Amino acid sequence: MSIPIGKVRTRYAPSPTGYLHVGGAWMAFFNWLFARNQGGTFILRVEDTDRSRSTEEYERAILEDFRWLGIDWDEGPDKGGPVGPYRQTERFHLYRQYAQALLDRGAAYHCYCTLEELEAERQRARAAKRPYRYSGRCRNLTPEQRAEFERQGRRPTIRLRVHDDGETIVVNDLVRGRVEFDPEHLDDYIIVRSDGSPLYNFANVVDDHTMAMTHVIRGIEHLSNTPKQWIMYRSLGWDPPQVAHLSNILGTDHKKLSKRTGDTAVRDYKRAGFLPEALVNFFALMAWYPEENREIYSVREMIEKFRLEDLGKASPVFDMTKLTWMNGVYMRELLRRDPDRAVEACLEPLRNAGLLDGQVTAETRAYIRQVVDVLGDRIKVGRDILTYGDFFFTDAVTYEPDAVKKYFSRKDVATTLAQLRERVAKVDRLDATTVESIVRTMASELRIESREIIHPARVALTGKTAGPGLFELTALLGRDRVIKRLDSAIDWIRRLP
RNA sequence: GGCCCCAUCGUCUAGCCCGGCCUAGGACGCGGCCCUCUCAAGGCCGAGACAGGGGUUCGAAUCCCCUUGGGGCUACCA
Repeated sequence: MSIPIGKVRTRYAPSPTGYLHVGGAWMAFFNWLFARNQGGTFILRVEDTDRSRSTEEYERAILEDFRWLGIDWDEGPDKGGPVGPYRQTERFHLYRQYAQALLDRGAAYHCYCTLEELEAERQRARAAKRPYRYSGRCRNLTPEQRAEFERQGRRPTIRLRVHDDGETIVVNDLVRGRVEFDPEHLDDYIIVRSDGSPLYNFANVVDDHTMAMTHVIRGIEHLSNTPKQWIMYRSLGWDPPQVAHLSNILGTDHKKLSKRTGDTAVRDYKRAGFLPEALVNFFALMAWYPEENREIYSVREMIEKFRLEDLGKASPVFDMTKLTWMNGVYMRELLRRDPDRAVEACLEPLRNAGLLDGQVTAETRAYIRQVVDVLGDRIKVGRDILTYGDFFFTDAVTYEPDAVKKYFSRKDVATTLAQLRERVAKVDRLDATTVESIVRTMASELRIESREIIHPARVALTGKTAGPGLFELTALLGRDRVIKRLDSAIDWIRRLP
């Protein structure tokens, strides 16, 4: 086991009970950024002690989502490392060992109180309107008393003896500053269940120490737990890591981020066609602004500029609208530099909409590439290929009610479209310039505005009022499809009451 | 209930630590105009905030206190 002295080590510890949550990814991102900025090590540790809800499937999915985000780890369950294993269920021997150490030095003790007895204590405290603290009944049991409880078949838990010297516990939080806790409000808490399994506050301390973590960036919900953990560090004779507590991301309703106000899994964003670099850039802007008056940063820049002290304390709201804008910025960049990746982001949405199935052939890919070119910067997120260009993938064009009302209601529309159809039928190759000249000359011959042809034609071809330029989309659709769609539209309009 | 954290435009935030440069800056979104075959993008313009109250000070968004409002911990959850 070799861990470089003085090197920063951070970690993220997901529970494999679901897909990677954006809140978790956000938290992991800052741990990762800090480690990378410091030339340190970033570790993934799987907290799978909740055996009923944890699955290997989720663990794999979480690692996959991290990879997709571009957040890599130096040590973890899949690749091992000097302080493994990296799954808590595989570290029980360590928890047992340190629980015993605590017991041996009298810093912890067996507690034989039953759930019912504890509940009764709690009730009494509530009835008397006193803050509840464990009574400490089992603090100083004699061997005889213990033997008696054992005889009764009671299985003990292990409690940590909170120091009763009354000394204030100081947490020097890297983002919040000095926070003081009066141990008066703490009580001896359970670190090992009666079935022998470790509780979070215990396993966490053992893991963070044995894994040699130097800095722990975690959610604000852990700040109140910190003094308890500090006591344990002291009891074990260990130095605690540096900590930084970040407020949690909120939904637009200012409540904890939930499905109600938007997608919560990183995977959902991937499926919708968001770009990992945009997501990560967006993450950074919640609680951290590298510098004034700028919001677009490459990962490289973020790593360079990251400073723990610059992290904000308030709870940010996850603003989907801004994320979408930011994704658009990256998408536009991709359209110029690496259109194939833009195409990639459109694949999932197309599949989910049932407009694409099976293996994507090179030919299909090339076609999608053309669609993406035509749609251009209208695609802010992969799924926009559907909102603006579904008609490129299906002949079943449905006319939007508003579009019908606006452009199909005029008397002579069918005639105009029929005219256009005839003129289109006369050429054998349709390209954008050809269509444009057809439309323009037709307009001047009929002494009407080009838009009087363009708008109805767009609806006929796409079903929509908004979308790419008519000439470009017509060219991509090709003569045959255009004629067919013009025919059906004319037919459709003539059947109107 | 007890303890802890937080509080600048609707949202992300700069400024706050080290009071005056702040008639509080930027971005998203919103409104208007321009460009234009529609939409998107782009350009220009605009509306929009220091939670409230007390102090301290010549002077407070910045320091202190209280209140209010959010959030968290208080489990044999993580």
